[in-house]
Amino acid sequence: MEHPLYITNSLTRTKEQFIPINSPFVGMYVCGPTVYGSPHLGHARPYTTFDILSRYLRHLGYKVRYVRNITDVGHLENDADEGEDKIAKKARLEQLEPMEIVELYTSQFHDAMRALNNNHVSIEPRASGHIIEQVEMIKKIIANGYAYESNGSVYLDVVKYNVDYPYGELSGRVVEELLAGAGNEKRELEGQEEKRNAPDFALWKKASLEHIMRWPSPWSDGFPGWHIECSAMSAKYLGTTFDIHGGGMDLLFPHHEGEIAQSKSCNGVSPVKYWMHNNMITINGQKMGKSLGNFINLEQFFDGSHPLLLQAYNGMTIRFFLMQAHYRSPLDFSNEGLQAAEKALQRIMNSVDLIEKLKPADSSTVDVSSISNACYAAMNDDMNTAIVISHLFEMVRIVNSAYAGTEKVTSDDIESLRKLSNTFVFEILGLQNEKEQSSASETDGLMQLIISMRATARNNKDFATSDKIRDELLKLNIRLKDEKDTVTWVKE
RNA sequence: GGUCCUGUGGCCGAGUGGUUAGGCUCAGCUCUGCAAAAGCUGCUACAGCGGUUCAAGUCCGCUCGGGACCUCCA
Repeated sequence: MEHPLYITNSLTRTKEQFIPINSPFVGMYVCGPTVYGSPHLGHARPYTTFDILSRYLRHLGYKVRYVRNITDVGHLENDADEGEDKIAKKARLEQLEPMEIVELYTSQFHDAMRALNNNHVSIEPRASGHIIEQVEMIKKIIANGYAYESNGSVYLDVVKYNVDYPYGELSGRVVEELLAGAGNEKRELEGQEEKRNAPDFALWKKASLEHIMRWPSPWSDGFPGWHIECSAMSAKYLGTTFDIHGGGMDLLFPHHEGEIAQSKSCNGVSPVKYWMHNNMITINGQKMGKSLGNFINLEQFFDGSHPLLLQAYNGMTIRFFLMQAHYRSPLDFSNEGLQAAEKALQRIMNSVDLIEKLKPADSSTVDVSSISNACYAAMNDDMNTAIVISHLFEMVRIVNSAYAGTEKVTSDDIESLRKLSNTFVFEILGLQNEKEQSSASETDGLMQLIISMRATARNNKDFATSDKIRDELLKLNIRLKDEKDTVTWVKE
C-alpha cells in the first residue's frame, strides 16, 4: 500500500508495520460488551477506536471483516452468591427472564453505538448462539491433553500448557509466580479446590441448581468459561489465525492471555498477529468501571441526567472528545473537556459547510495537499487522531479565511478541501453533521423570509425589532450571523 | 509484593533529541448599529534532582506524585 500503516502491537510492545496475512483481506475481532448493564462512557472508547481503525483500513483499500461479539451467557461473580451467573442474578432482582435482560441491554448498546456512529461491524455474534462451537473447541483441547474435567467443569491446565507453549507471552505473567499466588494472598477465589493449579481457568462451568442460564454438554449442564467464546467465535468467522484483535487494556490479562492459551492448545497456532489495546477512561484520575461504581452511562450523557454532568453531550461530541486523545493514553473525563470538544467540533462542522459557499479565485494562497499528507502521516503513525484533528484545524482556518477574503482558493483548492473533509472528517473519523436533519427546504424558506423582514427593520434602524428577531430565534437555538453583505443562520 | 504505564502552559491534550501541535479559556485588534461568528496578535510548559549529549519535554538514574493489571470489567 502506498501509505504504510504502523500500529502498536501489545504482543511485541512495539510499533509494527501492518501487513495483513492475506491482503487485501483483513480480519479484525474486538471484544464486545457483556450485556448485563447499560453501556457507559468506558464502552465508547474501544468501539470508537476500532471503528476508526476499520474505517481507515477500508479507506486504504482493504476488505475488512470486523467482528464484534455480544457476551450474553454471563460469567461467575466472586461476591456473596457463589457461582451465580451475573445475568441470572440481575434477572432475579428485576424479576425478568435472563434473556429479557440480555435483550434490553443489547438494545441499549446498539442505541448508544448508533449515536456514536460505531455500528459498522460485519458480524456481531452472540456467545449464546455459539455454544456448540465452544463445546467442540473444549473437546479438542481435552483431546490434545491441555484440559481436564473436574466435577463437571473443565479447566485449562496452564502448567501443562506452559511446558509446550510460553504462557504469559502477552501479559508478561510468569507461571511460577502465579503458582505462588503472588498478590492473591488476601483473595478467596471461587472453585480453587476443583483445579489442579491456581492459574488454571475454566473452559466450562457446571451450573449450580439455581443457575438459570445453562446448556447441555458432555461434562455437565452448565455454561462456557469467560474466555472461550471469543476464541471460538473469532476462529469461526476469521480463521484460526487472523490479523487484529482489539480490546481494552483491562482485558489483557487474564482474558486475552486465556484466549491465546485456548487457541494454541486447540489449534496449535497463534490466533492473532496484532494485538491492540486502548487505554482506560478515568474520572478524577481513577478508572471508570462497573466494579468501582463510578461510571456514567452513555444515555446519561445524551440527556444530561447524571449529577456530574453540567449539560447534555451528544454522541458526536463524545466521539470527538475521545479522538482528541491518542487511544493508548489514559483520558480523564471532565465537563470542561467535553465542552471544549463540543465547541471545537462545531467549528469544524461550520467550516465544512462553508466549503460549498467558497468563491474560486484565479490564484491560490494556500496549500491543501500538505494538510492531506499530514493527516495520512498521522493516521499511519499508530492512528494518531489527535494529530489528524490538529491538521484539520488548519483546513478550518483556510476555509474561514477564504470565506472572509483573506486567503484565495482556486476551484481546484475547493475540490481538494471538499475531498479532505469528506475523507477525514466523515469517512475516516466517522463524524456526522448532526444539524442537517429538519425538513430543509421548508425551514430554509421560512428563515429567508424572517431574515429579509429583519433586514428591512435594520435598514429602517428599527434595531429593537431586529434584535428581538435575533434574540427570539436564539431561544429556538437558531443563531443568525450578520456577515459582510449577507445573513446566514445555523441551528445549534 | 510482582509486572507495567504515567506526571506537559488557566483547562484538556499531541509530541519520532535540534524548528509553533491543536482545541477550549482569557486579553487586545479588525469587521459590525450592537452582539455573535470569523480573521489576526498575545499569554502562562514540560513534577524535582543528577547524568549522557554539541543539543533533552523526548534517553539514563534517583526522589516525589498519579494510575492500570495480578479478580468480573471496555
